[in-house]
Amino acid sequence: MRLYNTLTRKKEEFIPVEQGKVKMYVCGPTVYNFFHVGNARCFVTFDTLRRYFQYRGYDVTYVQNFTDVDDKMIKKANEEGTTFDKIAERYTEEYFTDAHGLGIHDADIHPRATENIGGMIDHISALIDKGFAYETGGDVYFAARVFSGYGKLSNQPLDELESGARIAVGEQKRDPLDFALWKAAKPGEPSWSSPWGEGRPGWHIECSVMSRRYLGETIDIHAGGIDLCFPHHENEIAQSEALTGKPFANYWLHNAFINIDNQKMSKSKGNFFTARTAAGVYGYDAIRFFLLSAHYRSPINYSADSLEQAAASLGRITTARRNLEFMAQNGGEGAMTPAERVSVESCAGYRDRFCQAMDDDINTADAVSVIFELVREVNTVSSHPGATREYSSAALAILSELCGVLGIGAAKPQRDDAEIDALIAQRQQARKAKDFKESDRIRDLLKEKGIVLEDTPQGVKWHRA
RNA sequence: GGCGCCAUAGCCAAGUGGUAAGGCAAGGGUCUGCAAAACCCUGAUUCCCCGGUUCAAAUCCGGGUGGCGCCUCCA
Repeated sequence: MRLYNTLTRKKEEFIPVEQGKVKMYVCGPTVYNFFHVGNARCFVTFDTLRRYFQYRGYDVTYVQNFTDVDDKMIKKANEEGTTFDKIAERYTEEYFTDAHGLGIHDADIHPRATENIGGMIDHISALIDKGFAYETGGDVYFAARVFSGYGKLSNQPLDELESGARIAVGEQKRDPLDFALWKAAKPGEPSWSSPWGEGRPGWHIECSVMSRRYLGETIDIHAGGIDLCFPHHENEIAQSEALTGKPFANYWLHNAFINIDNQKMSKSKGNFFTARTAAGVYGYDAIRFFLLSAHYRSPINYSADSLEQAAASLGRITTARRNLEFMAQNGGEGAMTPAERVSVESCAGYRDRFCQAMDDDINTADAVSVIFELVREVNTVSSHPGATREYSSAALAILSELCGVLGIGAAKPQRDDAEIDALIAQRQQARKAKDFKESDRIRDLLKEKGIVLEDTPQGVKWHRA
């Protein structure tokens, strides 16, 4: 498997630290609001990578944090006249609602920054002892230039980085590139006791500490949005490697942005759509499909048109699965025909091509196209008059397997409904008597209730619109 | 100013040296009582433009044009 590593700026063969195991850390949300579809892209992308690793037999340990204390949290709490921890509690819950809707599996560990303050203090103390950090006026800063690898991830000469750096009012950095590890408490802010007085941790230190605590000093993959590359990830590397002297993460993966009208979507610009809002219009499934329909390192444009296309495309897959489920119940009973056997054998080829696509830096767009080719294959064979249950079951299994890796196209369960069945039976009577006026009346009646009928040689199939 | 990305059919989007995947939309057809679903057919002589390298370029190199991102909280 090859992955594009931001650190080396090329695709590299993935070699885990420990054979058969993958340790990955994904920067999670700051829980001060619903997350937007841009955040969703990161979560869905790396959830898919995780699923694929698992599909290929790796034992994956996946950590994604919640940043539950920082400036934005405090600001939000003040605006709403509540406390930062209440805000965190609320939006952590909302995170899971949206994540589950999007088919994002829970991480093995979801650490919260506030649960790891002690570890951060220890880490910062050690950095001071080693000469990489200094305290001034209750703040502690990391001395960027002291760490020789500073700038290696973002590929920037230090002097160029410095020209963009700035010192906020009240900061006493020795160098503009230095960044805060610990911030002295201001009146009214949440704070913790430390060797440098009351205060709270800087943003970057939490990921360094939580990654090491839950995954070890050198992990396989650290991932996040491309904007985190600098300064967040650069700073994490500095903090971690300055302490341990070992590589912090072997592979750095970054997803590209979602644009609105070809402009970056961001909370600070205000031109964003939350996953919740988008799901209300297009459904979570369509959003996930949309996100996977392009390569994760290409920018994509969010628009009504794109989402509608995604929903329509996805419908082709879900319909195929529904049809196969129906045929697995109502198809011919005998053994597979020779043609069906050939088709099932060819499914292995689709599986291989799917994996080739995914092996090439998680090329989900290509992988999706393989699924569509598989859909055509099984649609063609399973719609033959003599199609068997055995074939449809086998075809459904392979289709579900590949869809499951991407987390897309799960057919909605069809519940038994006596009333619908009765109406369908009534309509069949009318059809038999060639009373098409009556049969169409019943079909329209059901349609109003959101039930769509399809007449097939094997009987009447129905689903909810 | 520094670093980097992108440009493929009406739309979305793979392909990064061997002669243009896939999806959506559109039109035609088969099947059907009619629908629905499905299947078949119809599409880029061509991949932003201009040069170059090569037997061969959407793919590599040089130069343009247009768009975007990071360098500052941000997925």
